[in-house]
Amino acid sequence: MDYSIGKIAKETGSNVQTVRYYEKLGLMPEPWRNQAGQRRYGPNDLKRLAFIRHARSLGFSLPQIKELLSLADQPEKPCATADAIVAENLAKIRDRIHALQQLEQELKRIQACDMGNTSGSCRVIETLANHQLCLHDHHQNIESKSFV
Amino acid sequence: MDYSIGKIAKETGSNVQTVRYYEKLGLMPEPWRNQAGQRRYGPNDLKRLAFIRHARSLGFSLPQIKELLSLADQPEKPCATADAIVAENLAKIRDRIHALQQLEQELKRIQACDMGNTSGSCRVIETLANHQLCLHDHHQNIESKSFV
DNA sequence: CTTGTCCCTATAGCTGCTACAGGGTGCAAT
DNA sequence: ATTGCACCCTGTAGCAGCTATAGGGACAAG
Repeated sequence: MDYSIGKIAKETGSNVQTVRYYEKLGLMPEPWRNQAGQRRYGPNDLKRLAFIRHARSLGFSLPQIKELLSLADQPEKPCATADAIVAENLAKIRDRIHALQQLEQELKRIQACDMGNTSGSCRVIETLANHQLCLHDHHQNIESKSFV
Repeated sequence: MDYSIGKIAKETGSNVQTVRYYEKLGLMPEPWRNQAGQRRYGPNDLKRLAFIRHARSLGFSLPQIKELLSLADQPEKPCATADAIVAENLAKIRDRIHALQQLEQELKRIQACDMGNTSGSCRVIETLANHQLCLHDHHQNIESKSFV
């Protein structure tokens, strides 16, 4: 009726180190240990881990997930925060899609410029070098964080 | 007729540490120094940095940019590699757009489920918890690397 | 002569893991 | 009994691509 760390990891498609990492960050509780000091988990821990992985796959950050979990732990609290977190991520995803679509256009254009077969005559590098030719202002997005 | 590190950084919208970082990685050359040991750059360095930043803004990785730069440095070489790098990034961007569009649907669905005003009755958290309800298989994308 | 702005090196931090070193544990087969 | 193998433990370092900080030097304007 209990799980080893390898078991819940496998069940949820995580890996063992990741589960320990979540524990260190306080996303997963410290589980009880068997007499040999090995972690043992119950069904709730499995659910919690599945929640985390699912939220991660939807692009939520670990701090956001921590907040969602603490809301879930206290069902009497208002959930405006959860709404806000979802909305924030949705907005971020939409921005990201938009930026990527612009990049797609830009790369297509660069690809279309290719004419020569040595890099001296190759338009790709030249086009990449020439910033003036840009159709879009994709420059503020360089340092944007990973979001799927 | 020469630039300080702060100057080329400003001109290209980079910051000073980033330029030094590129130098350490071999993307930027080691420039000459004035008598006080400060870096001095010429117009070619400025162009090179602009190229790097532009390519970064288009989502190219630093190793890819290094390759593109070495092609640009040797104009007699065939440019198939440059084509391949562009194509690779274009494919990556298209994948990414597709994945993000699926996530957008998923989050919209979650948002639409919101009914209650305490987190106990809030569908958002529940929907997030319930993986069975997923419309898409967005699970292999969790650990995908940042690409704008 | 102080204040401010730039520059220098070296190092640590960010996110979200992943991998490795160096060891212990548990169970089945020989 | 012992050998082998898969699993578990802690702690630390690495990935990308920066960014920030500490602790100092250089130089010009007021």
